[in-house]
Amino acid sequence: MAQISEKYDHRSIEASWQAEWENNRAFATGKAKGTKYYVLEMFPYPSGKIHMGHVRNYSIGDVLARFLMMRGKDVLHPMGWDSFGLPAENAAIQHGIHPAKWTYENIDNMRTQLKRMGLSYDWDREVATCSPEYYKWNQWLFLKLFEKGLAYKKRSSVNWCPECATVLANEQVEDGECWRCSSVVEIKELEQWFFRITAYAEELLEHTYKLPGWPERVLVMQRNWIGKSVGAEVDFKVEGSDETIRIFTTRPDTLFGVTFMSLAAGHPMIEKITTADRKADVEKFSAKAKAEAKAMRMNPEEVEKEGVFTGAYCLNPLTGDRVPVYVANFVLMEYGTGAVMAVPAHDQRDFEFARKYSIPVKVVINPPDAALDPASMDAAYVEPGVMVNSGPVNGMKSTDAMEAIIKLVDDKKAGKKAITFKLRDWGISRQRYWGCPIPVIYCDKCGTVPVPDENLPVILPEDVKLTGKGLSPLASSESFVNVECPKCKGKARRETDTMDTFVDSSWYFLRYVSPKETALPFRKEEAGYWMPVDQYIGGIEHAVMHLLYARFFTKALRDIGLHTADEPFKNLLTQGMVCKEITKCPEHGYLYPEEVIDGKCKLCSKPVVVGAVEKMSKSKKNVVDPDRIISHYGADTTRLFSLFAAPPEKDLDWNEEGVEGSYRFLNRVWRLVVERQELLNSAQAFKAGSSVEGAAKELHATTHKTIRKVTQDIEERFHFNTAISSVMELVNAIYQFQPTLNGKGPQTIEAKVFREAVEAVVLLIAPFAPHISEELFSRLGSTRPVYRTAWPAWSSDAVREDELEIPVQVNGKVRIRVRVPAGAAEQAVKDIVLADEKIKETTAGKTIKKFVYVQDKIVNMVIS
RNA sequence: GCGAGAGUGGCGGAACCGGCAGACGCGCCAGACUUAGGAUCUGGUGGGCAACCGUGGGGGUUCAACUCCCCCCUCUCGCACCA
Repeated sequence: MAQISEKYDHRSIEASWQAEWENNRAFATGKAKGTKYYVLEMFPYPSGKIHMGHVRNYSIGDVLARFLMMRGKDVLHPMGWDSFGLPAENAAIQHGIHPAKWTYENIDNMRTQLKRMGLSYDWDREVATCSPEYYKWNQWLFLKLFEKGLAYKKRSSVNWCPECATVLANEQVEDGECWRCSSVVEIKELEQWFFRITAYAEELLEHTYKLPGWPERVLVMQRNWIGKSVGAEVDFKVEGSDETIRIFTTRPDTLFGVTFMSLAAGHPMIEKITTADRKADVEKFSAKAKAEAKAMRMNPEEVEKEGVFTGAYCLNPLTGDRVPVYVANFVLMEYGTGAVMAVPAHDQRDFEFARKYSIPVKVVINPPDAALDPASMDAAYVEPGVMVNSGPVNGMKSTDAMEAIIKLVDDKKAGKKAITFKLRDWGISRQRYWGCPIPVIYCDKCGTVPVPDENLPVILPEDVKLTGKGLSPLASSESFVNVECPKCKGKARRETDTMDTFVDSSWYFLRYVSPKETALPFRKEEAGYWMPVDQYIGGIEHAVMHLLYARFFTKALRDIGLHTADEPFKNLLTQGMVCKEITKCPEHGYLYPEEVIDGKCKLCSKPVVVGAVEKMSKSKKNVVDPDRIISHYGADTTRLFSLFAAPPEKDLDWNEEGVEGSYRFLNRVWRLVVERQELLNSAQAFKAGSSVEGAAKELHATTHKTIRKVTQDIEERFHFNTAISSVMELVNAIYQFQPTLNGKGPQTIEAKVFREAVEAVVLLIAPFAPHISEELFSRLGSTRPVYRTAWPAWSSDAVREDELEIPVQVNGKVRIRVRVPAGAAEQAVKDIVLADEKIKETTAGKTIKKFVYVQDKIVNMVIS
């Protein structure tokens, strides 16, 4: 009897191939001659451990990278660390570990984890944004933006916790309260740095229409965020004063219908124009509106629209009508000009407000076939129509009146066409330690002075005590703050704020093209070669901020002349979340998967309640630790399952039985090789054109069809789940074929076809399960590693079928199947079909009204 | 409210341009091998005794609809007093 064959030992196999890849710098960039392809996955924050989201993200990227390498592309596939950020600082405060130590230890640990996953990165290009070699260029780029007027300083507010005496990041504010001590958060005004992203609003918007490789929903989110509105700015003179109120409107066609004016609480004009008798009421209302602003934001429908009269009037520039000025709680200071011309007849909010305060309603647009009566209207008419009560534009279509009225106000120098964006400039100052210092010096004589290039980087001092109190931690380091002015050599102070970490991640994909460059952030010719990133892969949570900032940086750096790409990412894949069902013990609350044994709580043996499938999160304990899965099943199984369980862009429901299934599959593949290794090693290669019959012919065809399907699924659709399932089918077919091999020698056609099929399986699984692929390939006798082997090609001869089975429907229901020659003519098929006994029976005594034949596909007969 | 996406067996998911619904995997059932099986192999597995019925519901187009058109329901995500 055959000896017991060697077991699939993922541990030793994976360790040895990882060592081999590392020692040979297997995935170093620039070895291939093919066209370039830049595969990039969003780099992680080094929190300490990878999670399943990372596993999924990087598995997807690795399939692509390995596949393209085997197809001969010149692939750039780098990895790095988004390593500045708040958690490092929190660790320092809570556990007394220096952020740098904490961060670098985490990086070391996570790098080890990623290597254990067998990912094909060019580790020579690794970057960490917290390293001076990286952030030097962050500072350099900041200064370039400053030179160009794209970085500037202005007063702006921060969240301040009075209890902790510290600045809070937006994510540290929960419902207006401090995340740690629940004090009510206050707003503090500080001088802060901004990037003028609004200068690129138009281009950022326009190019969303030129990114066909991005998911539509991401583009829509970005368009919403940019929020372009086209309309007009119009100045209304304040009656009996030199002041004017400027409004923005998207409906200049309704200008003749203005019956009041609404100002945002906090509008600077309020103080100037409010009459003495109204002062008390206005102040009271403004205070209330400001306090309620937050609630307003959360659920606008539930807060009633209210306002208060200021006692002042302004004048409609076209009609001269007196228009009462109100302060209203639904007008936002941050949008437009903070002042709105109110046209109750044609705006629903204004309509409700007018009814509430008995303000007149003046109709200026009628529907095409009716006339509106202000007294009986119960809602605003917001559709286009025909102009009335509008002097010179009466009778015009309202859509045409837009331009006409803009011209009227323009002629009177009272307004002009205007475009407004919701997008605000990007505030990048952070009152934090663990970030990139802003390279600026303040001198009493010389003002704001950039740190000269030769003094970069401004090194983050190590001797800062982190207390979690006060404003910017760097301010406490005297050696850091006190500096000589680069211009006048007098005493000066350094900027003590650091940059938003989104700055770091806005150009890291450019640093990867020349990560060791010391004279520039990256070399222009290398950026020219590699950019744009051909495929970017990451989570949907970065749909707006990171992806918009990266687009902005790309454009700004292009205009500075550092490279020539318009957009950073040609194709974007947003992977779905990794989810798992929640398990809860009636006594012990949420349970980790390991704490559930046979459906019972590990602690008290009570039956566990299984809840909904939700995104993995620590707070609900429905998390699976990649380390545990990798140790138990191996990296190949872990990767395979995360790719097989769902297509990449959909949410993935993690379940351990499914992981077992993937493990079983790899074991089946393993046995395929080791159980017949002798035969496989001695079998000769299948020669194209050999004559092959019967079962061997079928397996040969299946092999080539599988190669075709896997190739197309990866390349055209990223449907890795169906690619894997078709390899499983091939494996099943090989198992079915194996009995045919009994008593067959290595020179038989059966052995050759068998070897061809097994070899195809081994190569086709390489992008998904690279370690076992390498191991089996070498056991098949190859001296060349898989990563240097060409992706298998399918033969059109093998795939061609000369006879096929097609279904025959009668009145739309499948009755029989017939074998017909490929490409057969209708009459020939009809003869075959009508000769069939069952068909004869079914059609007996009926007339065939129609005989539909779709070549090589189907027959449908209509009978009655 | 507006915009985008989705709804298919017990479960995850297939079905590309309108052409055999349920590939593949999990789970389940049966058998084989076994001291044993939670290993492995083989077979079966949408519902129904059947004719037939089945892709969220209702209509329609078509020889033929998960797929196209109209109406409706549900869910997920994004936006939301943006003037």
